[in-house]
Amino acid sequence: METTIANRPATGRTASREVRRQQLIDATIESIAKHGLSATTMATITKIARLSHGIVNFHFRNKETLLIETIGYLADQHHDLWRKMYAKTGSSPKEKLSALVEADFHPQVCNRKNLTVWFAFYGEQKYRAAYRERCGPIDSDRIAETTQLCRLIKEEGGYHNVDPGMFAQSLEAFNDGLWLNILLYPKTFSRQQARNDCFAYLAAFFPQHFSRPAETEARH
Amino acid sequence: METTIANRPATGRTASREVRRQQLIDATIESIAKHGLSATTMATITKIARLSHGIVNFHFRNKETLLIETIGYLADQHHDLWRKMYAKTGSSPKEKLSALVEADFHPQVCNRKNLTVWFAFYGEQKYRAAYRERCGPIDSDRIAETTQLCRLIKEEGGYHNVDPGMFAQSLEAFNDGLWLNILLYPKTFSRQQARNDCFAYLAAFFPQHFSRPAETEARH
Amino acid sequence: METTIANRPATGRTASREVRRQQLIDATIESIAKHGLSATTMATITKIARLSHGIVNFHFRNKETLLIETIGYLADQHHDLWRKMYAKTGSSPKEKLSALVEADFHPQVCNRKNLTVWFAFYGEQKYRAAYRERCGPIDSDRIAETTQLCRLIKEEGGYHNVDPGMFAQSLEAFNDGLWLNILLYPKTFSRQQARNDCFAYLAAFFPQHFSRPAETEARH
Amino acid sequence: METTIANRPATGRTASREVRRQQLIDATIESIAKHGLSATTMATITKIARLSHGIVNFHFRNKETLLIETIGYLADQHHDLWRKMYAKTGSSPKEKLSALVEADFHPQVCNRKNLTVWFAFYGEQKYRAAYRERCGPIDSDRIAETTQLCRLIKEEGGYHNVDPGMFAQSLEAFNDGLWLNILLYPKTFSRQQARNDCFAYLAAFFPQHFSRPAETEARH
DNA sequence: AATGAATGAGACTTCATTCAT
DNA sequence: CATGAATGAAGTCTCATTCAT
Repeated sequence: METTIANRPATGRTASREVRRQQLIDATIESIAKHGLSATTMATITKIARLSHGIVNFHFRNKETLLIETIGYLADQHHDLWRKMYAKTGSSPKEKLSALVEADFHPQVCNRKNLTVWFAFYGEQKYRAAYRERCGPIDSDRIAETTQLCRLIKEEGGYHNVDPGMFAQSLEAFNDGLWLNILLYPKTFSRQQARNDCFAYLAAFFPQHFSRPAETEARH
Repeated sequence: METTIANRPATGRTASREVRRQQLIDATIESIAKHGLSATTMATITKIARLSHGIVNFHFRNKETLLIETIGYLADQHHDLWRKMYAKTGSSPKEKLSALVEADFHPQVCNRKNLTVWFAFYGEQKYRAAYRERCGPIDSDRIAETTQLCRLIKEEGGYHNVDPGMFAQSLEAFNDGLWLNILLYPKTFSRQQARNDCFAYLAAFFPQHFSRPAETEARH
Repeated sequence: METTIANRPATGRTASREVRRQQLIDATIESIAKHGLSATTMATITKIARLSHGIVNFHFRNKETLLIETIGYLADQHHDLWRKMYAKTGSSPKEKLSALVEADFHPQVCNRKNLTVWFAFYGEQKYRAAYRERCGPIDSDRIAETTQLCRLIKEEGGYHNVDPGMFAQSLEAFNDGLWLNILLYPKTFSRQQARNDCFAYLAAFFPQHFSRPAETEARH
Repeated sequence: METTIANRPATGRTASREVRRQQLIDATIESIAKHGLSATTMATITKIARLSHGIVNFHFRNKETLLIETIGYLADQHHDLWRKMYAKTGSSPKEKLSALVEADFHPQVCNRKNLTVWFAFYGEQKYRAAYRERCGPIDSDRIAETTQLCRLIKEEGGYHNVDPGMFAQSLEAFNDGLWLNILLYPKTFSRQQARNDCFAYLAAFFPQHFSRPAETEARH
């Protein structure tokens, strides 16, 4: 019988390093989602994790390190998701690009809790640099992939008026903006609607490959 | 001879209420841009304003009020700008919509200092609600205007596949996303490039009205 | 009528800078004497000073600065005392050297409270460097003075076997050792006895100038 | 074949009680010398000893006990040294007193590491009492011995102006002061110079028995 | 109106000690 | 015997707010 880390008790006195670290990262996400970044203290985090606050200094160097590991975890999670969905799909550039977009608006990534954390870090001067350092390569990897797909689609469709690199970046920006508006105006922007906006964007530039999605619900 | 507020000394003991308030709001913007929101204290603000510590509580109820007035000021400034540029332009929907986009990327609004402040507030749970309350109507006003312009353009061009309301909102989201990327990756995203992305977006949906802007400079 | 700082109220809400600083330094000495350096906290200090602990950060940068200013104050106080007593005495080298020794064992300097503080700083690695920086020049000044006096006395008495510089330094060391023993074994070492030991030391080296002091009390 | 404690491995899991205790005491001395008393924590000690965090409470009741055992160990070491050197020398009082002084400035006792520890304890209120209790008898024993030697020397030389008990104590104080100055001003006070100062002191009071040592090096 | 000394709640961090393994 | 995860008290420092002047 195999004993995995996950089988270990999560709350015992001597849980493994990884279990505790993840427990604290999860609690940090929870706390930022609930109270916001500035109101997230060692106390709110450790209360959610049901641990004493001294433990953070044991598993992470200090609060700042914990926070950076937290945003890094989200970036990794996002990366893992699109890589996984990417692998599951067909091999045509169109299908792959679709998978990328679907991943961006998958509930595992694009949910209120996660978005709150993303924009909390984007908003804080001192975490933006840390974000770039920790997550910049992940972002670059995804944009490079998107660029390559756009290049192939452009060739297939003979689209003249699209620069693949520029287009990939603007697609990224569009995603970010949609995320922000889901966060800011949840009543107006649904995840589903945002996804559709993205495909409409693709349809406008690559009309032979993508078609404008049907309206599923009216906007308010 | 008339004595306007602007003529009054900015730092004298008899500066009027409004001058002092604006002085503090300016200093708050400056401080958030320089130190970030979480590191912006009454001390950093009053030091920049070259005023004493205790004065804020005289002109504003408390720190939170000052911060909300600050984000409100930025929203007003943005609103004033596009209204002004809007008035200066021709009367065709195309020209008016162009003016709106130009305003969004005008240096007076879209500069590093302001963007830092915008996203600082977007990132903070407790300020998002205040933002919606204070700036929601301003945003709605602009979107309603955009919607109306899109409707006219749609009729003029006979574009079938565009829902004006939905399009206006996605244009807003695109703008937000471009702003964020200018802030996060200034080396990759320039204001000029972002503006061009916006017009390319319009050209993709309204090809008879807008043409894809010429590339002024290659992206890195 | 003259209003001096001392006339200001020591406990009013807005006492002058100097009054508050001295109040905190006095409380620090009191606390170290009572609890020891390692048990001296912001709380013990501010409780003695009957002030809130936030005030330390206002008048001193932090705790360390307050502690260094405290040992500096003691060094200054010692220096002022011997300079004053030095001025009051006759002009012969013998009288001046006597005044220096008397100052070292004057109750204003050589009392339990002060000695506790001196040796607390001597004992702490990290304060020894600060001590040397802040008080080294004061010590050097005194030793230079002593050296000069010994030189004159040596010439007057024709003492061959004394090197003035070396002698001055060993006299300093003797003083320090006597201070330490007053602190460690107060029942055996009295201030008076220590002073007499010093004069006996001088009498042994400069027999024509100094005579062995009469025993005033038997040792235990 | 005999297995002595010294032959046992110093770090193996089966190291005897005494070896572990000494290992921890040595590490404590090392840590105080390196970091100072206040910065010496269980962590710094166990890291130097290359042992785990929890082991101290197994071999000593708590941190305070370990510290007191440490200063006691130094006092014992000093005592052992002068007893050993005392035994090796001739039987005349002069030779014996000389041996005592030589022991005080022997590198095994009078080195930077040990002095740092001595004065760390002298400086701390709460350890002074423990010191008196643990080391007072050792100090008294040495002073009693010194007193007896001075008495014999006084009789031999017919010195009238010396009280043996008082002289022994002042000699102790002189030693302490020299130690402190070696610690505080190592560039000015060398161990060799301090030793010479001591013999000069003896020569001044007991001129027939001791002669002023030749200057080996000029002071700075 | 304005200043800046003063307060005190609350945040982060350190660290001796405990204890399951 | 030994390890190292975990606790929680206690310390330092920050900072919004108050208030005498």
